Amino acid sequence: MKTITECIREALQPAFSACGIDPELAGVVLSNRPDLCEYQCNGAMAAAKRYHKAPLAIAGEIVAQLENCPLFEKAEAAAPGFINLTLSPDFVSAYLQDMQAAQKLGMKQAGAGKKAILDYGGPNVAKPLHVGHLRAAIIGESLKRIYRFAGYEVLGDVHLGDWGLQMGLIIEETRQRHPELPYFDPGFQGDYPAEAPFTISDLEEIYPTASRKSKEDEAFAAAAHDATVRLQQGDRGYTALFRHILRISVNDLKKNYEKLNVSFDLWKGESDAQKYIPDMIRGLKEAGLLHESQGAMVVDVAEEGDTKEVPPCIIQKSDGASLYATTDLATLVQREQDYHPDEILYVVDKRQDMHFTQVFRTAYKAGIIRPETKLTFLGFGTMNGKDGKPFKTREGGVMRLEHLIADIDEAVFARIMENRTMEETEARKTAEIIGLAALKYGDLSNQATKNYVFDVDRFISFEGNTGPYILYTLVRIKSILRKAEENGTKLSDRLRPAGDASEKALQLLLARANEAIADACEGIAPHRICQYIYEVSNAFNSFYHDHRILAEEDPEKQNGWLALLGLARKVLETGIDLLGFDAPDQM
RNA sequence: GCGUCUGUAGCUCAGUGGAUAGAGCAGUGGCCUCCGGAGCCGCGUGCGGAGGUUCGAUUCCUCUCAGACGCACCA
Repeated sequence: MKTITECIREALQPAFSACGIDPELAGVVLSNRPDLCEYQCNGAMAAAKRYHKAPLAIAGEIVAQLENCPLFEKAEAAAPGFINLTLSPDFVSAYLQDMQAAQKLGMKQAGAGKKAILDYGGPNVAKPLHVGHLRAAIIGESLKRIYRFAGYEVLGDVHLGDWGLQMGLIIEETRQRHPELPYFDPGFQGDYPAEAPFTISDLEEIYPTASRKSKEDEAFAAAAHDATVRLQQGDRGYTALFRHILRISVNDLKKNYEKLNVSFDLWKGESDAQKYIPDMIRGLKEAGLLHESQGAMVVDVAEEGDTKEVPPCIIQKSDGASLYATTDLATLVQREQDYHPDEILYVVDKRQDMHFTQVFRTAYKAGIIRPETKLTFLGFGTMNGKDGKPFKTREGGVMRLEHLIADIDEAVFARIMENRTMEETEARKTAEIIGLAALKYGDLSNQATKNYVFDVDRFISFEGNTGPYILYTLVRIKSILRKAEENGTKLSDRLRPAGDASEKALQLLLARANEAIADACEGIAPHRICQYIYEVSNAFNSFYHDHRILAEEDPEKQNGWLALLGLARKVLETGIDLLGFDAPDQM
């Protein structure tokens, strides 16, 4: 369905035409003077220049045309040429009625028929998730939901770091500890054990140990390198061991992502892209794009008009090995071949901007990606501590994600216990739900591209622009609706025209729901949803304060209010779902 | 050195070629016979700096200052 802004604009256009003004100028925006009006049109000022006429006179003529328009309760011209619009309560409530009946709050299906791949994982196998993975997961999960809401078919890909030297390190370290295992017996012909020779906690110890050793011990480093090569050449035993590492890591990762309410449709990794590399390189050669430079094979991607130097994209190192860009390009080959996506969106740390510039340019130049396929890089900023520097543990190390989450849950739990009497086990469960909301909202309410300051105390506060405040509001709405039902009131979905200021303010805000979500989708900006639902929460709390809903004796009024609450609940629930968290029943 | 991004209230963040630049926190003053007071209603201060384009610039352009980040064989 049309957005409310579109409805208003379409009502204005005939008035513009009637005055001999280009109807294209009838754009409408939310008023920035709520004391004067609800929506405003600045078209008369733009028209003044083109038609050599005083802007206020034009505005006056247009306003005169609007006299009998049912959309407006009031339309007036204001100096120097604003057209100030106040909507009629009947129009607003009718719009909301349509919205309530519509699918997805009447949201435009801009992505209908389109397929998008979202790449927002990037964890390494055999290594625990840490806060560096947090933003990709949170932002990516939200975008996935937003895209789906806009009608896209979306595939979320975790894109594991499961190839290269790290695997060689683990394999070599395992070999030195347990040389007797069949994986290391070149003559072994039988089936390898189904059980892995290590657990996830073993792996988490083996990898850093091996990594440290390789830096101190040249012989070990060389052996790890050999192991990597053997694995890449398809050695049977090493491949079997690799499968164990992968399986164990993926199981652990799934568990941890689940705690974050984050999921992926594809569990592909760098290893899956390897088989596409030879053909891809051949293609680059045949296209005449690949050439030797300082011993490496590269593709030039500098373009005219670059303000900075864009170094060539390295496809093969001097020693013939492939690297980051190679794998990412091969992954694109695979994605194009398997899915034919219309869009691929990477949610990755913004420091990798240059890398993706190189990869994207190479992909288009080489025809790996169709020209009409949109490749987008959403580079997100760093999560910093209160000191403004990248977030660390108190000891200065990298914080594991599960520890961060546990800390937040504990803090929320303490707050629940000090405020309310809730049974302890119940409070623990609730604290997990609220904690996740606090974490995600705290992150998502910032512009993704900017660095932000992580402050537990602020994020878990129940006051202000926080996740818990949104949840509190939603829980409050649910509680009233529940009580109404308990009182035997049949919940109505008949909205009524607003009878006063706070009711109208809430209605106007709810009428913008589909538009706000569409904005977030177009701008790849979940923080716009945060801002919107925060405004809805504030508007509801004001409305709540002004109206005694359950005590209202006029059933027509009460029904209208309950219907309004129902819609507010729907909008808030949709909002938090798009952000990737849930609300508890009580808090 | 070159480049990219960022700079908005004491702090954390929104926002816009247009009217009086918004929130929250912190500070402070009110509001509970009433559906959840974890709420509501008040009170103060600000677009890093200098030019330019424009009827109008915090927004666009140039320069400048400050900070973060990036500048081929790591991922």
